[in-house]
Amino acid sequence: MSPADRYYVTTSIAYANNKPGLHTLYEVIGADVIARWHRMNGDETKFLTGTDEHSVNIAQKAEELGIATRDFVDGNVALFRAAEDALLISPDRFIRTTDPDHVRAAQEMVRRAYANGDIYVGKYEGWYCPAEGFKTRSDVVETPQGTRCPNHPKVELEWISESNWFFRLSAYQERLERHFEEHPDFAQPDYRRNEMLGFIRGGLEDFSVSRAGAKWGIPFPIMPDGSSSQRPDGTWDPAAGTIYVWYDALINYVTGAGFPDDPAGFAKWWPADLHIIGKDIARFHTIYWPAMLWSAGMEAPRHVWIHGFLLAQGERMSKSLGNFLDPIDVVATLGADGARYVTLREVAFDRDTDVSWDSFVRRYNADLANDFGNLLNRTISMANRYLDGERPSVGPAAGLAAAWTETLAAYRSKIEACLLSDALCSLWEFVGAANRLVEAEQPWTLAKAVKAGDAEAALRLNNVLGDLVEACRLVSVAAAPFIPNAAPRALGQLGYQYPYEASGRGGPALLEELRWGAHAAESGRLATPEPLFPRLETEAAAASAG
RNA sequence: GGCUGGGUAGCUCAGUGGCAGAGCAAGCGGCUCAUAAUCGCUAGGUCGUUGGUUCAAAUCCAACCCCAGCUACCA
Repeated sequence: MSPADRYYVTTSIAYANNKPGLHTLYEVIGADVIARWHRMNGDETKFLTGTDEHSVNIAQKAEELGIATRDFVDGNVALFRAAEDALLISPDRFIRTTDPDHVRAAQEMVRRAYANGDIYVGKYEGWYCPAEGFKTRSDVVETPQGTRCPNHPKVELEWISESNWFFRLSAYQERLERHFEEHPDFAQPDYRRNEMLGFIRGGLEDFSVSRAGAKWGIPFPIMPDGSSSQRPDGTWDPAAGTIYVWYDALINYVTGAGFPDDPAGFAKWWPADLHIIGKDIARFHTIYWPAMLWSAGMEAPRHVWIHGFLLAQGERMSKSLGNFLDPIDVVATLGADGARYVTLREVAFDRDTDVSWDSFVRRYNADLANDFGNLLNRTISMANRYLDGERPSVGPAAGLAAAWTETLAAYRSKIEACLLSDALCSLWEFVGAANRLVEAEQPWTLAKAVKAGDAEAALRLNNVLGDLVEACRLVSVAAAPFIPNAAPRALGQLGYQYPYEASGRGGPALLEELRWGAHAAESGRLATPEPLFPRLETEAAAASAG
């Protein structure tokens, strides 16, 4: 990829019915790392995340609380934004499905599908639980009393039949199958791709794109006779109903690219390079969404990455189960950098992973406090003590330079393959190599020899410490997408200017900066070492977790 | 039920025919620059079960047990 490339990465938009858990923001942290990686590489980058705010359930919950729906979602969005700020998330736009340009985008996408003959009025039928709403086939259970909703077994379900608009997904079966075959990396990881391909091959049914009864939603722009549902005064005829979820939520990705208000921007930013989503919505993103885009004359996104879930003792974390981690608590204990690092290091990006406070604290202590934090600290201390604070020059390689070349290649390829945990694992192997170099060379022994007048030892001491400083610089810059606050502080302690803006923009091309000895010619002075990642006492961390 | 993955050390996982591995956690030792850190060593596994193929099986085959995912309209 050339430095002039543009890169557009998105997350799914979160349902704004509550405050966010770490399991919800997990993919946002991952996407943020990828966005920062591209910004630092010099790609013109757009990172989109946001909230999904329409639905009968949200309107109902606001009503229960006795507040206006808009106020209810505004309050929840503020909680999302606060949690994302705490985690140093750096979206280029935080999109809300209630944003006016998004409303226009969704309506225009519906019009395009209609113009293309892909939506038609049909009959939506399904079970309806008066206590909860529409239930899917797999949501209901057969009991001796009849079909019931498992949450409300005493309530009799109603078989609802309402007239709704449908999207002709069935018309896209062949094209979807071909797309999956011709672009094996469209949906990843592979096992998810195979699941989706299997689903396509099993035959595709049309899906409904409107709801007749719902009021809290984007007005459906077309009347059943094909005329516009917009009235002369600009308001929308409620008889047309509202746009149902997928023609609302998924559209955010094109809205974020500039559709429909900014055709030039849209031409530049679409198709998206990467949608990062959870496995629960894989089908909608890899099957419905490409078909919807094709219907509108647009391209499918280039890649969809499907991640797994965070588990607590084998069970999916969720707000309803109450077994989730509050990102604010995690940041309070581990710091923003620690929370980001630990979450993405502990959780494999391609599958479900069990997490706990204990595993988070162990990982923080092992990797950040002991391995990397202490490497920085001991390196800076020794250079201060033995070289009087003068930053040693990068000398003839003591073996770390070759190791770095391998590390960087592995790190880079894993980040670009969305294997973020594996990427950190590779980088930290290099941290281990640097710590082993300290033991092998014993700078304190060299320093004694220097005091005794050994000139050869002086050179060697300088070279060893020079390599260690360089190793610390490289790891700090390479890890910056994961630890955006700590990286500049580490560089500062090493006596270097951090050349990037807070968002990761504005500096030299990252791969140039990550060349061994890129700043060998510059002199500088080391600062007083100060632990970047203070070690946590396990008991104290457990106590603060409540 | 069908299809697809998986079950390997206390924990998380790598290993797809050739002497059972890594990281973390545990124990012991070294070192002293450092955040009780770091480096080294040790211990710990009938590789889900049973049978088969093979000179040789964690790996291939069969059966079985267990777990997870997908099997269409939730945001």
